[in-house]
Amino acid sequence: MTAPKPSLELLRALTDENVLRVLMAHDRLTRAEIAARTGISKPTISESVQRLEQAGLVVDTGERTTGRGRVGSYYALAPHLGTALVASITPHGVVAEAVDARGRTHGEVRTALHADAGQEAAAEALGAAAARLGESAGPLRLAVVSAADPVDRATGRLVHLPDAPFLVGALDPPAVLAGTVTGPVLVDNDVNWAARAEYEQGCVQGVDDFVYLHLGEGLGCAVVGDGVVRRGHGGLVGEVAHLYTAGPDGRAMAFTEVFAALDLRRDASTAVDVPRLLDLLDTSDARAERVRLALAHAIGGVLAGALAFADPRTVVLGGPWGSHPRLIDAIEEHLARSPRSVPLIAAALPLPELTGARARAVEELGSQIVRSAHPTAQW
Amino acid sequence: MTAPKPSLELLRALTDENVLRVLMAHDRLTRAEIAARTGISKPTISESVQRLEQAGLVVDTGERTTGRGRVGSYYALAPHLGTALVASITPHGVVAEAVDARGRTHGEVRTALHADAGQEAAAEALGAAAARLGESAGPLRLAVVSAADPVDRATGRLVHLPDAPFLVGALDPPAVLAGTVTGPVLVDNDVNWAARAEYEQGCVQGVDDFVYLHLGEGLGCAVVGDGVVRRGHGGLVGEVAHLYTAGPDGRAMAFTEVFAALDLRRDASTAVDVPRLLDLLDTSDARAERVRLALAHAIGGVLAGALAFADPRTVVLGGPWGSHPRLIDAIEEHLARSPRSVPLIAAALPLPELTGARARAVEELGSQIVRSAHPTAQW
DNA sequence: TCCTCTAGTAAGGAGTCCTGACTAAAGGAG
DNA sequence: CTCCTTTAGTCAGGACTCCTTACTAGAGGA
Repeated sequence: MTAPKPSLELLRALTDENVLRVLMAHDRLTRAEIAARTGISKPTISESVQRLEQAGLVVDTGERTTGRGRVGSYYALAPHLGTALVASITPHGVVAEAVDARGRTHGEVRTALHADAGQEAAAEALGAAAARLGESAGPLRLAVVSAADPVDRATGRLVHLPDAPFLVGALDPPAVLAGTVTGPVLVDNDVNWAARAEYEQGCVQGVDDFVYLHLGEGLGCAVVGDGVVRRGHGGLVGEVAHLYTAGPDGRAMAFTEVFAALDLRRDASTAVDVPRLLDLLDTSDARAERVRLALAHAIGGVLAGALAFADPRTVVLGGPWGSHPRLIDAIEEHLARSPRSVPLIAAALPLPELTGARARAVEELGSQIVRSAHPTAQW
Repeated sequence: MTAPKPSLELLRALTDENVLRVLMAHDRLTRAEIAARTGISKPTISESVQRLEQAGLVVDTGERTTGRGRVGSYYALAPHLGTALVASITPHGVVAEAVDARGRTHGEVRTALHADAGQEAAAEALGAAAARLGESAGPLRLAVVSAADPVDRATGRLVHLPDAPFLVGALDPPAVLAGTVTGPVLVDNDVNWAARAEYEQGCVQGVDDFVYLHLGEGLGCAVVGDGVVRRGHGGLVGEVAHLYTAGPDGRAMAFTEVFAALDLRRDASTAVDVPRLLDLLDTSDARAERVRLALAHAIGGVLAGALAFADPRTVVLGGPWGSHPRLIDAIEEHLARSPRSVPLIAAALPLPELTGARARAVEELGSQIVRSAHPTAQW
């Protein structure tokens, strides 16, 4: 609807963006190579490279081509363009790393937390990791944070919903990182980042509409629609704890209560007792079989909700017990008897939430660099 | 990620797009006015207008300015640019009209169908309406069709889901219109178009995330996420018939079966008996009260699903019985006792599906015209 | 020693947009 | 009736961007 205003500045900005983007993908290129890859003429590329070198966004690496013909100079993104902080916060600890616009990791800090360490410990670990990475890897221009709890879309703060386990605790990542990160702090929950990872380099590449159901201590879900993780108004898409489903006795109850009814909750908590559950999944007696059936029925209800509101091409099952083969078998059997069905896949990527968050960080850092070359151009 | 290649052709295309867009919004303007509104200089606009007049996209209307100063010529979009067919197909009949790129309606054809007239009758009515409008309103460059049944996203054909009433019947609008409409035929179900209408000119303007629940003979729903109607992989987002919810006895059952359990289905059909239901909503005895409670509980379950998978800012209730005040009251009471809640609004627009489809048609026609000015430019 | 091949530069041209001055013509003031 | 004001549109010139073509510089191979 809104066509940008034509201007010569726009053209220049577009040329520069082409150059920067191709350098983000290829770490060192001669001007001739840039011209070939972008399809833009050599003289134009030469001007753009000169302009960007002047602006400090691109540098002559000093390396030269070898082989026949005139020696060429390799150019690359300037090294001091800054990095992005990528952090994952789970009940077990904080993992943080810095990535640059090329997607290279520049350091990693792991801080273990013992269970129920409290939010102060998590905040401190995050802040300390950021400080260390900021020193070693250069200025942190933005941060992308994954948290094992629902995240408020507007503020980036963690939210405690009723009857949901609050794994990481009250935490305000933008506030914690305000001092060490100069730019925006993007926070989302781990399941959403994991879904992004599976979409970009996992088991559902090319599938623009899918649902990722995470089954662990908490119950979470991510909805990818038209190739983008959907967050809804408050960022609470995927909070399936209160979805109505079928309980073990056939009565309608909230999904989270199924685990209470099956005696699969940790003491004095609303968190799922994962070791116990895994144990049951591996057992073959009649009681274990009943539990499997009850779980399949309950999860079938959740999937009916997913079908109704997200119409996925595929459902990805992840989390500590979500990808258990016997569980998937049981759910598939249940779905086969349902009026509508959907293919199931087990998630496969290791540390998917970090992978997804990293991809977002690289993307955002790239956009920031492109924008910084032409602050006034908008299109 | 993909920056367009800079070129002078791109600039020219952008100028032309600015001119065309402003003429779509303002039906007649002098070149000076176009320059003022777009912010582009007068000489550049003059060139563009000349180019577009040459191409036949813009015409000198012959009208001249009055008042002080030199007389100016008013230009407008060429009248023969074609129109778009907008059609709504319901069990009661077919309503069709033609709209031009300015959003003006150029004719309307209403064809009543008696209930269960069959798909041949509907197809014939649609085809006949298109033929008539094509003759009277000029060539139909595209069509936007609303149907009161689920629509397959890939093919545009209507889909019959198990246990859902098939109101309009097997119908393949793209095939029916292939002869009379030269361009694409966009088909979607009426609830999705209604949601778009409420978003653009109804009760949820500016709300980027909401859910529209349509309660009539069929049970449907639309999900708007980040300002766009979400359709999912197959176009079946919003098909809530098989969502698990609570039945009158508290047992988990599919939403559609609640109406069977409450004896609120039409004979030999899975369609809701709307007159009977409205009657009960207006009655005050104990039995009616029990039905209201049961409906509120069941719909509460559907809304729990919406909260889990769409996280709407607001829920819009529409359809013949969806916006009944006593029903809304009952649902609100139920939600107040639930762990999570959401504001409810009654839908208000008349013929919302036609309004939404019309908006899409105008948008698409505009894009087609813009593209036709520069077929090779891509950005 | 000469030829070939390649990165980068120069020159010139076409095209786009802009500014500022100019022209044409209508309405109002005196 | 004449002159002034006001406005739409054009003209001329300039700045700038991209492109094509031709050229230069310099390394490796014959």
